[in-house]
Amino acid sequence: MRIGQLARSVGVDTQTIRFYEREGLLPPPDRQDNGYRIYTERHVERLAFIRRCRILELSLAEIHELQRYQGAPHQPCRAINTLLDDHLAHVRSRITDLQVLEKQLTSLRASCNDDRDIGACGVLEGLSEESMQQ
Amino acid sequence: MRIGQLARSVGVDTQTIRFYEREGLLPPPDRQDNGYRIYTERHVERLAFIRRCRILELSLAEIHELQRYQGAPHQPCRAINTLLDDHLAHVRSRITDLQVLEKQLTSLRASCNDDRDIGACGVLEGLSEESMQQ
DNA sequence: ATTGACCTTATAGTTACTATATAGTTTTAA
DNA sequence: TTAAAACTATATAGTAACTATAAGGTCAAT
Repeated sequence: MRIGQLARSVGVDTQTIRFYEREGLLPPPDRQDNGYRIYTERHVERLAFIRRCRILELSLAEIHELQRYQGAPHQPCRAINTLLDDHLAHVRSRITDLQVLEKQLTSLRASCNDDRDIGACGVLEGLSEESMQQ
Repeated sequence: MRIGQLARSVGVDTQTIRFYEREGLLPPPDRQDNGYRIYTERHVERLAFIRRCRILELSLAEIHELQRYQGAPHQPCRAINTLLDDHLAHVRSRITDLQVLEKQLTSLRASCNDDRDIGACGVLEGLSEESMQQ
């Protein structure tokens, strides 16, 4: 199949597919005489794997690492679990950070109503106060 | 004061200060004869304002917008509140997304223990399954 | 013959810095 | 006094993961 069909069947842009190829995440496919890329079922699976990892917000570097592990199926899989644990820790820490942020923003927002002048805006005052350091 | 002292007093890098100047967030200061930038108290406040906004993860574009509002203190402040509401909505939506992610990752992680071969790794299998689409 | 849909490469833009290179200036210590 | 350390300046490239744009070649159908 050509790049457009691969793109549609996995749900990514053709540009992204070429980008993954350049980055070494997707093996370079054969070409037709006219230079068009020809993909196989194996490419579909490989790209779908990348897609699933990206949905989980794994980085391309992490995906690369996972692909290296896939090439050595008789090694112990601890490294894979560790990679996932690290990513999970990162996601959890980000959630915590954003929850703190949400509280700060909510409290800042509560310090103003819509019908003041900018010169008296509680939000702007809050942002201008030294107390709002961290 | 010179750039290094401004940087230390607000807690940003000197490079970042020059970057903000190029981006139009910080007004270009006067220069000494040798070309060194000379900052005043007003610059300290302006930079501290930017810093506080950045801690709340407002974008530079949003900070720019806030600065424009500051220049017109007799306009109604509704636009400022709207800007904050939009940002808050964005933060909340990101939290929700990450919480979904966290659940998916936790469940994927639970499908493996540390002492298998990569060929039997539950995590890798989970990532390779079509069911893990979205 | 030309329109439209597809494919190709190369290059630049996005965000908010951060790092590097190269060089001039000021301050401090020997 | 001189030499090193610390500071300043500019310019340019790198980061992450695409996304957009430009300029052009290919193919099927009208």
